Amino acid sequence: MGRDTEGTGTLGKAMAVLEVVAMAERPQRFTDILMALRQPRGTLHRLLGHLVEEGLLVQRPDLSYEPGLRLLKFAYRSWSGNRFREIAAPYLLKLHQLTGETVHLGVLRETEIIYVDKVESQQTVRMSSQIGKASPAYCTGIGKAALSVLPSSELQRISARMEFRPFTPKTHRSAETLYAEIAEIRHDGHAFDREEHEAEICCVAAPISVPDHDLIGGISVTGPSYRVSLAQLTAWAQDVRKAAADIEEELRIRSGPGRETGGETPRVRSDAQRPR
Amino acid sequence: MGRDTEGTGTLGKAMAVLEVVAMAERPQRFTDILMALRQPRGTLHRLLGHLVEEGLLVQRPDLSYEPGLRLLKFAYRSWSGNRFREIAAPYLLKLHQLTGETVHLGVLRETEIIYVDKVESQQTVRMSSQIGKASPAYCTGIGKAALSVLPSSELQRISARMEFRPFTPKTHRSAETLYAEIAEIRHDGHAFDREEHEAEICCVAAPISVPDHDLIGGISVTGPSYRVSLAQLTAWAQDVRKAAADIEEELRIRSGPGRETGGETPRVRSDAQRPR
DNA sequence: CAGGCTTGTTCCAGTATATGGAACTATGTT
DNA sequence: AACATAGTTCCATATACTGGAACAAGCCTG
Repeated sequence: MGRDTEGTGTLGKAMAVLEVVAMAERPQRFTDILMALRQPRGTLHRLLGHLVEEGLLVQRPDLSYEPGLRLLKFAYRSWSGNRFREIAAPYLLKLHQLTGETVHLGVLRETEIIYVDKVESQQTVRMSSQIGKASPAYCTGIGKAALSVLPSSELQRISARMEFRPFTPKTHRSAETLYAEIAEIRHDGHAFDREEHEAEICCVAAPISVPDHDLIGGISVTGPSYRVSLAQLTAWAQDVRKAAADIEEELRIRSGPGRETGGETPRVRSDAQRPR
Repeated sequence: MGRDTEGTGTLGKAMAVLEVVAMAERPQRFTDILMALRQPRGTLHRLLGHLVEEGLLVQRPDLSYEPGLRLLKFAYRSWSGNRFREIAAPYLLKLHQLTGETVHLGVLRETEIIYVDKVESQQTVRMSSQIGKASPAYCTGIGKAALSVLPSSELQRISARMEFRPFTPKTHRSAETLYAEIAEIRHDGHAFDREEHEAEICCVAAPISVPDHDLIGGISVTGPSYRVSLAQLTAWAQDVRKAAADIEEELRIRSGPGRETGGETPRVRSDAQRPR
C-alpha cells in the first residue's frame, strides 16, 4: 500500500472530509466521518473545526455537519466563467432542437463525470436539476466516451480506482467488460448508456478532448427507453459526434492563439511544466 | 496587526487563494496571486500545486489559474440539500406571484450576502443567473436587513472589515451612515436598496434569523426603478416581512423537534459547543 | 543581441504546525 | 448504577509547511 501518497498534505485531508460530507445523503456526524476516513480522532476533530470556521462546512444544532454556502460562492465563479461551458452552449441547444431530448455536457474528473451544463425541454427546472452532479464514469455515456480517449496508462490508473457498483442489471461489474466496450467505443467514436446507470434511461455520447487544457469530457443526448430506441440513438450518434468535434475545434482555436474570453498572451513553454 | 490570527492554518491560506482566483474577473497568474496575498513565493507555489492536484484550481496553458470543477461538485450538494432553500422556495414563489418582480433569497456570510435562490419572470435563465453570487452586505437590501438583526458586537466586527466601495452615487461610503440606516431598519423591520449597488435597481428586503443554525439572511423583491417606485416597494414591505417571518418560523419548527429532511434526533447540549 | 527585467520554479535548513494516542466529559442505554 | 457511545481536550513528537535565496526561462529595450 501507500502507493499514491496523497501529495497534498493537510489540504488533501480536508478535501477528503468535504467529499464525504458532500456526497452523503444526510448530514454526517463526527463518528460517521471518522469511520469513513479512518483518521485519528484528534486530527479529524481539529480539521472539522477549521472547515467550519472557513465556512466550507456548517455544524447543525445536533452537531452533525453539512456543506457550507461558501462552496456555492466558489462554484458560482467556477461555473459562470467556464469557457468550456460557454463555447459548448450553442451546440447543446442545437442538439436539443434536433432531437427534442435532454442534452448534457460533462467533464471527466478521476473516476467521475461532473455535469457542467444541460438543456432540456421543460425549462421549469432551476439551478438546472443536476449541474454539478457527479456520476460514475463507467456507467454513463459521457463517462465511457471520455474514458475511451484516455491514454491506456491513464485508463488503467483510473479504472483501478473504480468500484463497479451495480446500479441496474446492465451495469458493468468489472473492468474487463468495460475495457471490451471501450474498445468498441474507440472504433465507433461514440458511446451508449443502455440503462446502465438508471433503469429506463439511455443515451448516446461522444467524447471531447483538449489536451492543452487537460480537459476530457463529452456531450450526450438522453431519453427514456420507451420513447427513444437504440436505433434512434444510433441515428443521432453522428450528430452528437459532429457537435463534439465542433466544440473541440472551437476550444482549440479560441484557447491557443485566441484572445476573447480571457485569452491572454499564451506564454507556452517548451513543455507544460506545472507545479508538482 | 495580527489580531485575528487566521486559526485555520494551511487550510485558511488555501481558501484565501481560492478566494482570490474565484473572485477575479480573469484567470490569475502566479504573480497576481502573489501580490494579492503577499505570501512567500515558495509557499504559494507549493500551495497552488496542491490546489491544482486537488482539482480546486485548474492551470491553463498560459500558466494562469482558474477555479476547478470540483468546486461545482461540492456546491451541488450544498445547494440541492439545503433546507433553508427548500423551506423558503414556496414563499419566494408566492411573493413573486404577488409582485410580479424578481425575488431573492440570500444568506449572510461575513461581509457578504450569498444568493441561494431566486425566482424571476422569464425562467429562461439557467443555473439561475446568480445563484451562488456574492455581493457586499452594506449595499444590498438583504445585506442591510441581515446586518440589522446582528448583535451589535457582531455588527461591529463585521463592518470593520468592509471596504465601502462606491458602486453608485448612492452607495454608503462609511460605517457611520450605514449604522444610521441600520437603526431605521431595526425599527421598521425591513430594508431598502435605493440603487446603492446597481444603478436603476432597487429592492425591499426583510431579515430571516435562526440562531440555532447560525443562520442569518433574508429575502427581497427587486425591480428596476422605472417600473417600481419607492412607494410601491413600501407597500410590498409588509408582505416581504410576513414571508420572512413565515420562513423563519417554519425553519424553527422543522429543525428543532422535527424529523423531516434529515431531522435527526436533536442532541442539544447545555450550550452549543463546537470545535474551536 | 547583450544586458537587464519580469515571471515562474526549485532547493533546503529551520521550525511552526499538524499529528494521533490516550485520557476525559457528557449523553444515552441496559 | 454501571456500561456504552459520542464528542472533546491534551500534549510530546515528527512531519510537513515555511520562506529566503538561487536558478531558469521568456521578454523587453536600447
